[in-house]
Amino acid sequence: MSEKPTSKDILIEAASRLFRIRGYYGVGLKEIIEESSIPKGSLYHYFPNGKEELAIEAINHAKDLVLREIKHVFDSNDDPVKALQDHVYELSKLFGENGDLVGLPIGTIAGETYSTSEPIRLACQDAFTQWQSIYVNEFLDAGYSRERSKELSFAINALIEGGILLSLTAKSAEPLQAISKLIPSLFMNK
Amino acid sequence: MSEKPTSKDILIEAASRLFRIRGYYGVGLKEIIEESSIPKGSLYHYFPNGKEELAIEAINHAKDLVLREIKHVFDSNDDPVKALQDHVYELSKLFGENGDLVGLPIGTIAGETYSTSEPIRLACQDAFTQWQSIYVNEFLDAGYSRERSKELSFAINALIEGGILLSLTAKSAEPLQAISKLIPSLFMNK
DNA sequence: GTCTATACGGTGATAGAC
DNA sequence: GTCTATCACCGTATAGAC
Repeated sequence: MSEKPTSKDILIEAASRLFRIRGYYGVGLKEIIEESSIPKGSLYHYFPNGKEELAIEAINHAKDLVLREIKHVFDSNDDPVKALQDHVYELSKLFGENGDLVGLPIGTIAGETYSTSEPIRLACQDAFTQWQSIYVNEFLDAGYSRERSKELSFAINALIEGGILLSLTAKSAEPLQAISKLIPSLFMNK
Repeated sequence: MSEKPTSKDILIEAASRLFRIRGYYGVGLKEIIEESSIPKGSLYHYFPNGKEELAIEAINHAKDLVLREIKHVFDSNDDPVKALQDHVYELSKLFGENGDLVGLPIGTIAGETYSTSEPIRLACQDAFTQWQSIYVNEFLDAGYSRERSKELSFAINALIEGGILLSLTAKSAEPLQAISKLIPSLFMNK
């Protein structure tokens, strides 16, 4: 660990950041190699299947980042509802006003490619599923029924993806803040 | 009304449909003119600012469609909560399995362009705002406080945009159905 | 006002030198 | 293994014929 990052890692991180901000079709390979100062030939050495393969690794990279973040959120608070509420409030500060540089982790790519690239669609689906499985386990532990926990995991994921999109579009923290305030209502019935 | 559609209308409808499915950067002008059987020169006659201008009109077109749909939903049911629940359940049937041809009305374009085209970002923001203003008025009428109504309008919009994205990505009605079931919980506290 | 032909830069991808 | 040179194609946009 903590070795100096390989060319492959640098490419994945640059691609992940750019895809989040402008989506799959909105970013060219040229920009990715310029940003990472790695020649185009090397990209095809590491990713023989080109842009699609790079995108899948970039999606998995973003998935893992968010996964760690979600786990951390629940670890640092005994009450899962309060933990989620605080998490979304923190997101509102990240995505309001100057949130341009962050972007939707996966949503935009998913919306562009669900009908054109089955491998990318599956990578996005896998990310959503893994995030939600953390939610489900937390809600089960907190005493909600299995059915209710699963429904809640869909709703939380949709609220966060949708809320980030609204905040980015409005360049405002307000949408995510409103969502943060409403989260406890969702959990009224076990 | 009900005249035969002009070339401009045909272009807007084709663009709107394609942009919903693959986003702004995922669709080329070539495909739009092929689909609508209208020559490229005519496109620039009707939309001197090219793709960006066409996209803005396509967004407004999609916005109006959804706006009418939302109004209809509330008109056909006295209970706004039940109306929303039924609406999302109907959406689940539309976007599961064979929902490929429908696509996110505005979310994908918003996610791709919020940082690259200010005119398009504003058009998307306007769409979200207009949809939510319908929600706010309905919730006010139903007795919720102004603050709560506004929060709820953000949450409902995020749940629907996020839920459609999840259903498209999973090629399944399940995410939107789960969200439909949970909607009443959101409205427990006035 | 409608449509054809074309310009020209950028796209993802590849071959092969070092 | 790393990088350069180049490909064929597609992107948006435009000029100008009818």
